[in-house]
Amino acid sequence: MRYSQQREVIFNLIQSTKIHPTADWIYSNAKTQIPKISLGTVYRNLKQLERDKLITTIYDGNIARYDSNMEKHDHLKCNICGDLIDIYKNNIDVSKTILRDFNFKVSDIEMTISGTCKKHT
Amino acid sequence: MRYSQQREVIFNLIQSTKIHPTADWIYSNAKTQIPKISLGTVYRNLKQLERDKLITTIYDGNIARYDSNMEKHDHLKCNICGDLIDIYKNNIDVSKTILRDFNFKVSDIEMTISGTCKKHT
DNA sequence: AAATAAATAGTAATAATTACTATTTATTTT
DNA sequence: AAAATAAATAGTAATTATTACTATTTATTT
Repeated sequence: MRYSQQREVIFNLIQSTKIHPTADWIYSNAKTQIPKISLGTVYRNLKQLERDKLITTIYDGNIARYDSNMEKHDHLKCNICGDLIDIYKNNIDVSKTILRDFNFKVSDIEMTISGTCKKHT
Repeated sequence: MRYSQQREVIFNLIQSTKIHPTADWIYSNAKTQIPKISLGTVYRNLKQLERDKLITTIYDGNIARYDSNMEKHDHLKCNICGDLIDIYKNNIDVSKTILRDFNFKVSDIEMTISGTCKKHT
């Protein structure tokens, strides 16, 4: 992957914030540094950075957000402000500790477990 | 909510399958019964059925799927075929039991916990 | 049977994302 | 350092999922 200023700006922006930004947020913020940057460039680089395991994509409902925190972690999503808060867990007894540790009132836990199903063994 | 044949067909289709269909799948299958049904009608009814707690929306990556199973449950997503398999759990020791109970090799667990964050207390 | 309001079909609009192409630019080779 | 090469870009068009709009149809009430 050849160096490009655009990709550096994009990656730095993602690293600079905890908000798990959308492509659009990244685009408009990148424009302050590179006014002629195009949205296609943002998307292309996001995919590339993901392929190279420098960022991951978080699907928040049906919208993609990006995260440069590659440590295995999950998120608390606030129903009111929409914030995604990072959490680290092991094999937890989820709901209990969340309130204690984050003062976050859990209303729903959604879990997607990926892997390989029995049809492919 | 006034009765309509379209909504009944849509709801029946969702109930008839385990594949957690997309709006598009519902649309093309509904057309075999009501050739003139429009995609807008499908989307409008999906929202309405969700509002009335008759179905729920599952976001599979960035695409919406619909489920008429209103019991609280999660899903195993196969990386190979994309199947979403229903699972019921309590406060589990997840990864361990999945292999035993479903012969499903877990590669990743993603969890989204929703609720209200401390900013709103 | 007539009135009425909700639901529809069909079409246009929007939002997020991807594809395409001529031009630019980082890196390699000379 | 200049020329060659291929990756990356800007800008635009295309695609996909979804929502909005409107005149017409239809379930339900009167």
